[in-house]
Amino acid sequence: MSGPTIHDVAKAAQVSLATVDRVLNNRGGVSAKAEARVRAAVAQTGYVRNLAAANLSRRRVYRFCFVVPSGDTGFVALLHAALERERARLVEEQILIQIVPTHAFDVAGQVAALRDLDCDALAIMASEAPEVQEEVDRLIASGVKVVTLVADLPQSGRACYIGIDNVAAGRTAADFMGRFLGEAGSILMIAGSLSSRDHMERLMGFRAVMMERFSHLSLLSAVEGNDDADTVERLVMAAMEDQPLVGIYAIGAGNRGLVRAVQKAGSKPVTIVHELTLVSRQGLRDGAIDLVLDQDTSTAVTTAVSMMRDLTEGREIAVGSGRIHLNIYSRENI
Amino acid sequence: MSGPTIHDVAKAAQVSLATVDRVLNNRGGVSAKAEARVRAAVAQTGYVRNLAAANLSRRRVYRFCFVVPSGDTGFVALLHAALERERARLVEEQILIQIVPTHAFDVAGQVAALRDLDCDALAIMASEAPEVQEEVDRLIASGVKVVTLVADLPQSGRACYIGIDNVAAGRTAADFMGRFLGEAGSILMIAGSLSSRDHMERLMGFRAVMMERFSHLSLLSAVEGNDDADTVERLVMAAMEDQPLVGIYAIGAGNRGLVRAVQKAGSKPVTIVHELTLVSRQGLRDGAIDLVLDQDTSTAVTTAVSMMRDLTEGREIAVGSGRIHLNIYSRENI
DNA sequence: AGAAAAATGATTGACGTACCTCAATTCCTA
DNA sequence: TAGGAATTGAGGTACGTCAATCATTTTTCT
Repeated sequence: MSGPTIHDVAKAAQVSLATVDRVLNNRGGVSAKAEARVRAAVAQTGYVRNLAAANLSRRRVYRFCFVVPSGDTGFVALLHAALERERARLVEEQILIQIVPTHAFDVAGQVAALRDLDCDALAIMASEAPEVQEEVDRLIASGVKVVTLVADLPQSGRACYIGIDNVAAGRTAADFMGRFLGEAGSILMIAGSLSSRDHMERLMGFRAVMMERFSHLSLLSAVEGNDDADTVERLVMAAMEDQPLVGIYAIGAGNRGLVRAVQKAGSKPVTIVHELTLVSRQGLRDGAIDLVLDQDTSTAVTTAVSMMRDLTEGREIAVGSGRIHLNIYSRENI
Repeated sequence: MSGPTIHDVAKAAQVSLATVDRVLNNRGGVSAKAEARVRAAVAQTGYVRNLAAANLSRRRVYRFCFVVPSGDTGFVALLHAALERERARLVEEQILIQIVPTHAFDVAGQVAALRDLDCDALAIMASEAPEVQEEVDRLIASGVKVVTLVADLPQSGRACYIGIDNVAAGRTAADFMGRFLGEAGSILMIAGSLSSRDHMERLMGFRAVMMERFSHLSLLSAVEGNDDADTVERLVMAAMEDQPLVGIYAIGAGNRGLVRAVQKAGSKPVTIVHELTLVSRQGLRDGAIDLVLDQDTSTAVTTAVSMMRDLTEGREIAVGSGRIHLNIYSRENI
């Protein structure tokens, strides 16, 4: 009923269990000839290690840690919800998930959170500050496997980045913006912060496609909304006073303010925002928002967990396998 | 290091291991009092069963079967590739995946494939024929858990459908089509088969939104391409001879023919197709195709497996949890 | 040939759970 | 209060693998 076991392999290779074990767990002290026979027997019998039994035997418990910004609204709230769901699901598979909330721009706090961490692997969403990257590299040096989540730390030695391709996201936004807009006009770009890599990358991609293919549209210089609804609202209102807007690309958070501003506007600009939250979902329904580009938090979390497992298990991970699909929502497919 | 075990629970409840076992696996013969103490101890210690150990002990092997159409091009090829990948990955978790290829419209063959099936759970993509549904119900009655994949069998007792919302897909296609098109004109809709539910649902959704919101565009009556490239090419050419086309919505397979036809056309219609394959990917790059609506085969397969596991494990599955996200690809986010 | 080194076999005890048997204890009812 | 039934305890074996130890055999080198 069940598949072949090491006993079957030993029998097929005509060696003892001990030798099979030595080969399979490369403990050394096996002649080339014997090793070859074992490997042949493995291939012949189709033996595959029973992971459950192996983990049980070596009493392995995966201890994974997520260091992510806290917050009870918007994207981070969704992320936390997804984390909690995964945590509950994974307990009975002997995967313990520890969630360490930090504050979004508090570098010192993030470093402190990393300082005394005890786990096999870490998924981190934090500032791209040298101090943080240093601390990450220290963890890596001490044997912790690290992946970055949503926000990359490219200067660090992280094994992989899990999140969307932000340049492609920006390019996609521009593509749709351009196609939706027939006539010429001005487009406003609002980033959360101009010093955050992901926002800059989105901006870059957006600008590039706009210039390549939709040169009849003019881009206003990008403004900084600080992921804050009131600031965003103020900025949008101000821009609309200066000139009519045909499009708005909102790169960061604070969409509540954006929706308010758009609803007060005379003519509705084509509005593209990031992250499907309660607010942006409602915006799509109302028609205040035309398109939402989203990275699904559940997918991000499960991908992270599976990556962390592969890494601690010593498996190779394919390049680019951390890429998360960019979800595109219009009013018809929420 | 590891979590609490049944031993800890027994100690906490001040009962024997046997009693804990009786409660946990409800074997009966336990007094209400004792049971309450055990349950309290479980809650108090935070005990969670070690699934790996449990499965090892009861030498459980999940045997999952996929009955899906064969084919070495397009969507089904991708599906098979995804299946193979999953199969390889899941062996060491004691999940055996059997893949039973059938022919797309061969109802008798599909029924035969279902006839002598020996597995714990089944994922099926087949014709919505009464004979098939009957056979499915027979399997369900005999204890096999069944989910439908990509194509639903709503009349059967399947536990859940795994795939996209086809009506929403059609509506989304129309939404983008309408937004991309400024001026009036004719739109051609090509289905694979007008008697296949998923295609009809897409058509329905497309039509509905077109009529609701883009009444300046006129819909030609839908034609049947039989998922065949040559047929599709011929149909598109013929339609373009009758009148200029501003848009094409291709619902089924055979996109190779569509691309050929579009490339020969004088003015390029806005073209939206389904499923990201080699052909449609290249079409996006070339500009022959404007948008691809896709259901990711990997996601479908992994979702199916996780559903099947939950079902055989006797876990509740949330309604609508089989819904797969509709991926939208433009040239910028392939 | 003899000693050292290398390779191999045999065996054992975990890991946490399931499932079974047999004996001992408690409970209820006539 | 005896008798039977229900409940509980104690203990064992198994699952497949890992990680040891120790004894034995084979090979290698001088």
